[in-house]
Amino acid sequence: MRDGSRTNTTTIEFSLLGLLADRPMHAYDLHKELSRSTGLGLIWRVKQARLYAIAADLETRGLLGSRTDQPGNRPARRVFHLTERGLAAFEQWLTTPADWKDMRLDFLAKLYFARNSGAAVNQLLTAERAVCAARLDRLRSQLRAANIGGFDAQVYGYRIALVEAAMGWMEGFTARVLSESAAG
Amino acid sequence: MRDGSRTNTTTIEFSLLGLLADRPMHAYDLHKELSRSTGLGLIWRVKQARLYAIAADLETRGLLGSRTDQPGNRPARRVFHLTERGLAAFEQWLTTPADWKDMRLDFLAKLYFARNSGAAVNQLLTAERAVCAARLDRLRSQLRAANIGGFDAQVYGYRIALVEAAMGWMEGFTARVLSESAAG
DNA sequence: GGCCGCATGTAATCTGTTACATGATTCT
DNA sequence: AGAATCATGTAACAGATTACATGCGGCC
Repeated sequence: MRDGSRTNTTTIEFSLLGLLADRPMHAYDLHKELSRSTGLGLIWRVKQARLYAIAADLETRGLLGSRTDQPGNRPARRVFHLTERGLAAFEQWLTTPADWKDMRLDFLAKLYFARNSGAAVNQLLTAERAVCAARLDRLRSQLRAANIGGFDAQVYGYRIALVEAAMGWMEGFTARVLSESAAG
Repeated sequence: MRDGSRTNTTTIEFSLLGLLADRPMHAYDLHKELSRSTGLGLIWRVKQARLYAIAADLETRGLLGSRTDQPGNRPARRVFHLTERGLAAFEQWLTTPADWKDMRLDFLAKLYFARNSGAAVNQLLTAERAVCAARLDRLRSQLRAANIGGFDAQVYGYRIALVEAAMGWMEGFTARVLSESAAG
């Protein structure tokens, strides 16, 4: 996980940083935010217990800090906020394209946080299209090396079809972003 | 896992059954089979220790049996074979379409085992296309309900693009299978 | 009074990976 | 003699889920 092999976890970690970059929140609210059936909640679901564990871990790693506050006579809560190191880590993550296998989660999460800046979205799309183009090249050469009509060729064909679809989607998105920024 | 929620594992289990339906094998050979960079080895990788554990589990569940044999003076080995219940379970799995989220692994594995029978491949493709069509319907109605141009709409657009690509691939495949069976 | 929502976590469990232990044979 | 391959597993750990424990305040 530390080496990024398990991106599922790191996507969640960075998304927590991203949410806290907006405003400090306690774990309960973070969980509610991620459980809505819209926005980030649309692309995955984090279990409450897990979220507490991740937030604690991020704090020991110095990416988050926390303060306990006691609003009125309601239960005490631990409000997390982003540290400078946390912000730096988040921004680094945000501008790095995702592996193909992590597009669905990691790339869409990045897009979520970039969505209010046309320039950032455009930069992300460009970088991610390059990742996909590279994968497409590799898959196509593997397809050429495979037995025509055999199982392997079908597998490569399937993968190529999916990557091409993602590319097409990104191209459409890019065109829309560009026309918007030209109009705006 | 027992309820099928973790299809990653069950795909591997059923693939072991499928390999053993062909001929009895010992765990070491099964692992080699799955580690080649072609066929099933193309779609995933099982760790050796894990494979031993899964085979043992399948045996306690009565889907596999085993005999120890001692060829010449080489190390003893435990040769697994499919039981009747194992065969029934495998055939049941083979003819059931995979969830969309499991297509890459589960559906391609089924296709691998069906690949020598045009009829079986055709049946699988038909069933899986229905699964994808249903998902497409749901995604399209979710897209209509989403805020046009917003993040949610982009997520749905991405998913729709991928499912459409898989559908297109399956349609091409189906056409090929049909023309082959007409010619052969 | 009882249930739901707020709010935090721990403990037990499950799944899977990495590393290791063992020992024979065959290849160099 | 030493390395690689055959062949089996166990043990320790890491990652994640489920279940549980706790307790307050407000609503019906």
